[in-house]
Amino acid sequence: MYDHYSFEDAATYQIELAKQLKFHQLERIQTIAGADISFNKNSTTMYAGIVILSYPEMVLKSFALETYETSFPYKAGFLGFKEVPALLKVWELIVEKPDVVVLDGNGILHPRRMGVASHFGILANQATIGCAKSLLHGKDHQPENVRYSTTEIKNNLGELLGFALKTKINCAPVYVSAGHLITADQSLAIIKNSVGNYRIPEPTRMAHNIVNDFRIGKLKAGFHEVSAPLTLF
DNA sequence: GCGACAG
DNA sequence: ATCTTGTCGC
Repeated sequence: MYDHYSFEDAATYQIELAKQLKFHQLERIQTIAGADISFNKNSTTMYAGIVILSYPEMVLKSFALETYETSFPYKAGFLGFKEVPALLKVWELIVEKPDVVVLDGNGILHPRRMGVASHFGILANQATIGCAKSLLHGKDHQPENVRYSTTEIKNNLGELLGFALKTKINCAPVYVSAGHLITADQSLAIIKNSVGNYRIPEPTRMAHNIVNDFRIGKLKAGFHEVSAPLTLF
């Protein structure tokens, strides 16, 4: 889908997509999804997965898995071009879309306001939140070592683009930013409500586990309903 | 020019 | 991201 794009073309495209971003309050959130990608080193096969959980209970209800071929390389600032096509393919397998999707990466906390979460949000016309494990853009400001402590992350111009959030004591924070169709504050509140006993919030943590099992052959492609209270993860 | 750099 | 052993801390 983006395999023929040069990084220059990609950057221009990101700037155009960013003009379409909308931020507003979401109401009555009942389902939240986590999306992630896994792949073998030096392989063009991407294993994409999206898990859907009840909100705010964080109980896994269903998940979808699908593979996708891409040769687009990873490059900081262009993660969406590598992952979004694969995520859109799994997204099609989901009939009842979740209220909001959490992506493993940034939303507008990005040099051109088009991190993977914003990119997916625009193309899928879906509310999304970015939750990254390390900082890509902006001035890092570490929150104090207290659970749910946060600090604002601003760029060189002083614009608030996201937050560093301490999800677990003695662990590095995660970086939260709005992707699309949601506000920065609500994104932060939702991520706080999605934290379990791990540093990574439940949606993306479960998505990561499931795509990894998919990659090693323990799970198959397709849409799967989770009936019995599954304690796999 | 130099340093930084999601997954 | 993936590949991997040991090791520090609660």
